[in-house]
Amino acid sequence: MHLPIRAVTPETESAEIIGWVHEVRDLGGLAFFLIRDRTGIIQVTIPKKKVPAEILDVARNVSRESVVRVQGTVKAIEKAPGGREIVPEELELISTAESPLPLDVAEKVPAEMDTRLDSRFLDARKPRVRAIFCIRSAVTCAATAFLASRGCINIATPKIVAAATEGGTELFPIAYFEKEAFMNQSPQLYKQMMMAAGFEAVFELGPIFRAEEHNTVRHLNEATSLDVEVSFADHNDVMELLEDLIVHVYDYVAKNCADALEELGVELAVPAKPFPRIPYAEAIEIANRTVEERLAFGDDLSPAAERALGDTVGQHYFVVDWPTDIRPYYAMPYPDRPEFCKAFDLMHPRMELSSGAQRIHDHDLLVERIGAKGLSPESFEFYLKPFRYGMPPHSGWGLGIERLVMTMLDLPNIREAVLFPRDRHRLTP
RNA sequence: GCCCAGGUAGUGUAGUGGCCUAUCAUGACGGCCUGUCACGCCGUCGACACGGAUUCGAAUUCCGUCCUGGGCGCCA
Repeated sequence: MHLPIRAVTPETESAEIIGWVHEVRDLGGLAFFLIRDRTGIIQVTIPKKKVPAEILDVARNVSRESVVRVQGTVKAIEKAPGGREIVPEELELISTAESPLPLDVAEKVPAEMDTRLDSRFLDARKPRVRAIFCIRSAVTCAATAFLASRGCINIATPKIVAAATEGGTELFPIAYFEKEAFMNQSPQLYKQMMMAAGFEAVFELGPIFRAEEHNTVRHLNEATSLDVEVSFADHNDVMELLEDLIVHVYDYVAKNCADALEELGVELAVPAKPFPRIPYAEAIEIANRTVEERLAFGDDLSPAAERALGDTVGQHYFVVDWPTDIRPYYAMPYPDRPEFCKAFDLMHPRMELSSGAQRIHDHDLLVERIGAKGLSPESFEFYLKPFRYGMPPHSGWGLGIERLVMTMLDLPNIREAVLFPRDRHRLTP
């Protein structure tokens, strides 16, 4: 049985390892192979005059990034990486890598994002890249475990839908037998329907699809959303749940991903609760102090405004009390000032991470709001029906996982946080 | 979609009309080397996105096409 490379210590007597050939250095009578698996790198030293001819034969023909199995004696060598090396008794070439490689896994020479994504499987062999996805895994595991611990039921809703969820955003049309269908832009309507189902608290981690032709470092056409909906909760309750979740996830990653964080050179600061709540009107004012292109009341926050606010606040914060007109039809207006609604955005200093709201649970008000947005209530009948049979008050939010990982690790491009990004121009691999 | 910047060996780059059958690094191949750790040294190999135009002469200027990056817009 082979050992993970990390498990081979200077005290190990003999070991079998399997991994990729990271680098070869041939000094003539002595050759060094660096072998890498997901746990680390170990040096295999071949004193050419002392090892069997079969090993030399194999060693001569091994290319970088081939998969090899090495069985040998472990020697404590202070100069070797990890303080130990293996002198092989057996060397087996398991799978050959063609040469030249499409990119340099050892990162002596950098590669552009486009080149990297074309050969993502190779790119992901880089310890730095793998570290991002180990952390992303920890983020989603910690977040879903946290929500389960708070009594949320993990649901799965359709990604193929008959009609536009909410109007507005562009959808990807697909052929569904003889009907037209769409890829779902959000589980919004379905998670709300589960409030009518009496589930009381639900979450879903899944893909969302948006056909917008954006071309930026913070947008994807297929993204991952963590959606939450809670009955008998108002917007303040779910904001608290959201900030608890963010703090928990940061704390979990800080405690459980030390190696990956070190690999990325990230010193993770766990944000402090409570996050500031900044009313929309105040946010506009703060942004207008520094942003050249003045925002008017009723404008959405521009990227420049988000950065200006982020610089001012310097940590995670909520923008609350949005004008009802620029939020979706299902956001609950304040009864005493209906031009504002109980909607919020969770912001990282760099960008928006999440948006949410208390939802309208009154059927007639909802129909009115759908109409006011220029949409036809008839096409939302499957969604409106539950509101006629006992819909509890409820609130929720959707959190972009890629943006969470991107901001947590200070990644320059959201594509770094997705294995196989779908953007305006990329559909493969 | 708009604006800006780009496309040169497998990868990352230099190169603003002739000195470029193109620089450097990495890589691959061959040679020397028994402690490298971005090993070193010598040699070899490998590229101007595509089409058109201007010019005695184009990697370099112009036009078109395709592709890429970034900003903006769009994004409940």
